[in-house]
Amino acid sequence: MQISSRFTMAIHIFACIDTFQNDYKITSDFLADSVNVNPVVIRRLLSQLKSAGLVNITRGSGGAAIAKPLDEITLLDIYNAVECVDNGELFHFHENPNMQCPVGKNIHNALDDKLSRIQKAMENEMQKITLADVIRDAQSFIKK
Amino acid sequence: MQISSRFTMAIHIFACIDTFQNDYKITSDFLADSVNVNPVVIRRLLSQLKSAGLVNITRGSGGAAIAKPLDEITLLDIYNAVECVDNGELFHFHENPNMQCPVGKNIHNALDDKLSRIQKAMENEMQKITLADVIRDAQSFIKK
DNA sequence: TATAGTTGTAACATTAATTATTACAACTAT
DNA sequence: ATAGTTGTAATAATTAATGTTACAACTATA
Repeated sequence: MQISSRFTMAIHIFACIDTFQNDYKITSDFLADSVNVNPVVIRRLLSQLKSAGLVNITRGSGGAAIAKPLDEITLLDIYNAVECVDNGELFHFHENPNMQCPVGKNIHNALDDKLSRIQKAMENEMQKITLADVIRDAQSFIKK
Repeated sequence: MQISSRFTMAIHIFACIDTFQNDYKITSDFLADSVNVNPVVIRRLLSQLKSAGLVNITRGSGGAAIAKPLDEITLLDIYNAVECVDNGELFHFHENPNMQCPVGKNIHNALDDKLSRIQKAMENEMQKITLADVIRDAQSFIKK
């Protein structure tokens, strides 16, 4: 199974806020129209991003704003904020291996450190990419 | 969402075959008992591993065997064989961004290379770990 | 060559996760 | 006050993953 589309939607939201903040009021309806999903989906994402300190939202008046400079928000920050994987674990372990079997009993121990290395490699690469990189490239595609 | 448990189940299967091949006939029922899933799930996994050239199976008589030396099978080989992610893409993109919106129209272009870098980092780490590593550690836990 | 045991696979059932939707109270600026 | 908006609960719909049953095809061996 793939990593939830919430991750790419969240990045999309940031790109929209940055692009349109001077010309439009950034409401959940406005963002929903660009991402093409229900506004409630956007509000839930924004609420997670707000908890992580990545955006500011003022209730009532309408208007989401990015809380930090673009080059201080990494893709890992966003990934963590929107909780794409259960419990922070990228790999789903089969639940009840047979504890009577020596392999079943020890497979978890034998694998955990290796799966964790793999996950770390991925997260490490995510940390190297910031919103500044993404939005710079998006703008250059938009100009074309 | 997490990466399918098929991945860890497949590794479990290899560890079982290697551990018990001299003392037991390795049938799907035998493996199902250790992993604690339905034998058909095991057969489906074995069939994918066979297509990838990682195991040999003889129909009728019962008996799965590992097709290559353990240090020539990487976790990436197994991951690819059991098709944990749709279409080889780790990240799920939201389907229909609004093409009327400049951001919606270009977000895919702006993100693709970055997502692909992240995925590559993960796959690269998977490639560094072989079944020999896993099974060595499993055996050492079993001895304790 | 019959038999017992096994694999391969289709068809279907079940469960779980994700995403979408409706509804409405709480809030804010004007 | 009012119009517009966010926050969130409740629920529905959809999709994906996993589990199960059933049986034909196959193989080794008696």
